[in-house]
Amino acid sequence: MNRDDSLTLDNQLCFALYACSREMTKLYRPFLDELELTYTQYVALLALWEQDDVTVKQLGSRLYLDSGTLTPLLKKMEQAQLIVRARDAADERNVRIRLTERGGTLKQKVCDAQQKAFSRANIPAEETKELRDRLTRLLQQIHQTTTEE
Amino acid sequence: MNRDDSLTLDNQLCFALYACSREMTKLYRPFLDELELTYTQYVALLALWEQDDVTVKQLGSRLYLDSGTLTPLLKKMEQAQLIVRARDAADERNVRIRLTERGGTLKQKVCDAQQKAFSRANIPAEETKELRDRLTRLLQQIHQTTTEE
DNA sequence: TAGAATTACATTGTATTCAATTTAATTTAG
DNA sequence: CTAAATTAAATTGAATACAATGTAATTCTA
Repeated sequence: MNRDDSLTLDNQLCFALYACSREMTKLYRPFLDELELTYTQYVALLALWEQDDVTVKQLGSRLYLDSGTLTPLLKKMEQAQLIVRARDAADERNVRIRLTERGGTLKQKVCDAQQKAFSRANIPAEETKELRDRLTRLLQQIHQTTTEE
Repeated sequence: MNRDDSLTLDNQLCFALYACSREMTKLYRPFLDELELTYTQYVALLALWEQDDVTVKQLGSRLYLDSGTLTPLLKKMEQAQLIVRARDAADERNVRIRLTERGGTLKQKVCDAQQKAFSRANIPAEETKELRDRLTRLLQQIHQTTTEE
């Protein structure tokens, strides 16, 4: 197999990731629509349920997103009364994000939505664990590369 | 582990996919920038190098993208003289996409770019094959689910 | 065969993503 | 202590994605 023959769509890990990620989002969409959540709002909530009262910077670090994406997202989530945004009195540069009661109590419904999405596609939870861990390692490997000077 | 405890970011296959796909795109970006290609243009070219002279519909089916994404993308690729768009005389509903000479000859440079991206992140080509195939199977499984009525 | 249904593409509107720049606050150095 | 450097968010502009709708061409069907 020469260099040219290997340059096919099905040979590209990046394309498998790109297409699979988008299809996964489409799988979630109808269940998230019922909760009036976008996919990005969903992952932001996942992060906040794990650690509440974080700065935009910290949230971005967890989600691999920057303020250009997060600022408008978080403003919409505040309008939807999922979170509250407030400048940190101790360091006015920081904006702290806190879940509202509504944002907190949505967790159980989102958990149900996630299970429905997976069962709809017949994705066995166990079978995905290794795949998930492998992707997480690859993610960190790439991220380390792209954030080196 | 109850239902709530499993609802963490690191437990979500969807998040691993979402974050990993975006980081992979960032890894490619500097190399594609040199060729004045966006990531989506890159995957469109990969598809066209495999099969040239296809309709927008066929290309969308291959890339899992619809005309809402492809029409503006292909117009820009036409402006950049990578492709030509033309209505099919036999069925005026179809728009056929053909590579230009410039679009065709870019293949070798893109091949080099792809290798540079992978070597920069120390991703061994062999090690990724299984991961890629696994993702492709998952992609098809989800796609089949979401395209059922 | 004429109207209905379907198909392919284009358009519109909403929501990201991200690089690059700007602004304001804080920290560091001289 | 004060100017320079750094940091955190916000803003801006370009390029996607995708659902929903519109339009024109083709096919189906009564």
